[in-house]
Amino acid sequence: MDTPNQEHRLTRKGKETRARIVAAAARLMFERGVAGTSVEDVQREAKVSASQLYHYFKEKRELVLAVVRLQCEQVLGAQEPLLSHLDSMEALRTWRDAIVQLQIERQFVGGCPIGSLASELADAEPDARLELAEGFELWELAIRKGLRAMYDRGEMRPDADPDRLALALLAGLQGGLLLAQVRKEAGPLEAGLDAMLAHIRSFLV
Amino acid sequence: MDTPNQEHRLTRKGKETRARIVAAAARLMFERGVAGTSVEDVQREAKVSASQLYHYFKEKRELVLAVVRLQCEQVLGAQEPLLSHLDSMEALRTWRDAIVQLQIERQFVGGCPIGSLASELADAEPDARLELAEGFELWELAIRKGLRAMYDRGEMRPDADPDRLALALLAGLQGGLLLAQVRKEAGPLEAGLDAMLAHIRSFLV
DNA sequence: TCGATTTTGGATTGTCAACTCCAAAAACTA
DNA sequence: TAGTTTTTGGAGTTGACAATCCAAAATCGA
Repeated sequence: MDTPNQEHRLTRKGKETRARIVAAAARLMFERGVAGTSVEDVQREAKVSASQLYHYFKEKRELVLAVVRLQCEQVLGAQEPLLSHLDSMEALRTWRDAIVQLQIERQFVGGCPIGSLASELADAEPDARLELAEGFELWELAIRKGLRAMYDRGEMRPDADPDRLALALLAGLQGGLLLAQVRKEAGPLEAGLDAMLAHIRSFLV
Repeated sequence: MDTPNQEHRLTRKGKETRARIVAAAARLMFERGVAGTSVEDVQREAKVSASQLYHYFKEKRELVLAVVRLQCEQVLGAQEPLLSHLDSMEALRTWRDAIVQLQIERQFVGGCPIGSLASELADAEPDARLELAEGFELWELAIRKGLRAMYDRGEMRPDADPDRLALALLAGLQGGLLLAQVRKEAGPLEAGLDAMLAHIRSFLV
């Protein structure tokens, strides 16, 4: 997953330390943003020294890239197994409820871990942008798979476009998350998701 | 518009200088984000000295707040007169096209000026969060006004909820803008907006 | 016009953040 | 077990950035 390309061979202990650093960085950057998190903050949180951190990451940008990858994994991972079976209105509804519930528990802090990183990094960090695009792509693909299953089973009208519906649903989700984060209430998230689900429902035979 | 509360009376020249500073800051912060824009950058861009900037703004945070207000004004202002007459499917379609067109011209850089600020500031800056919430509120209200007009004219089914539709449309727009910014293509924005418009259309009598 | 206020220039300060360096300890490998 | 590589500690360097200060010039109000 993490490019185990050139350079360092990592000892078991090394891998652990590296993972601890990325996890700490991800936590802090989710709460305070990338720019709001200093390398020193990460050192404290992960309980490592400066030389350790720079032993595993050439520069902050490289750490950020690792954080992006981790968050993409975690977000998609956390939605399993719901995400891989979005092939009925009931499943979609359950998934929707889980997302809304999670945001309420988090008090709408941080919004979407991927979305926040995307907004902060998309224009400034080309490498991060590509990783984020891939993360969204996987997310979209998972949704698409469920909708396509419904379509292929003949539960949707022939003129329905499951791929486009999946993309629209992801957009409704992201927009809803952002507005909910600003308003500190679930309303916009529910409205965004429910509208998209109703739109999908309108294509059922 | 800008709280002309206590303290400074501003000379005509003073107002101009202040406005120049805010405009310059808004430009830079839209391109590079708030954290990515130093006060010194703003000084250069606005052609003012440090003492001038700190004469008009107690601290960076205060400047940021002024930028938030300006962007809210500008975004809503730029969408007039389309925004104030979203009371037909044709009007909605025209508005949609204008948004998509603008993003293409901008090459998807920056995304939504309000949305980007929101994502960066919502959790860290309570004052900014409130201003941003108000900006989104005004936006939502404008959309709502158009949909309500359609509803009140009896063009929508009685069970339609124009307020919720307006909120959902804004969510679809924001999510579409974010995904388009990451992917550098219009697809997600079009998918998000079109789905919401189709959803609205489904309530027409 | 004159006195008060606002506006401006630009050097300066203090803090903090990214990153480097050297040397020692620990962990692998042959 | 000896040699090599990886891992760790922590002080140090460098630069950037937010914010301050002291005057001088311009503007305004009576």
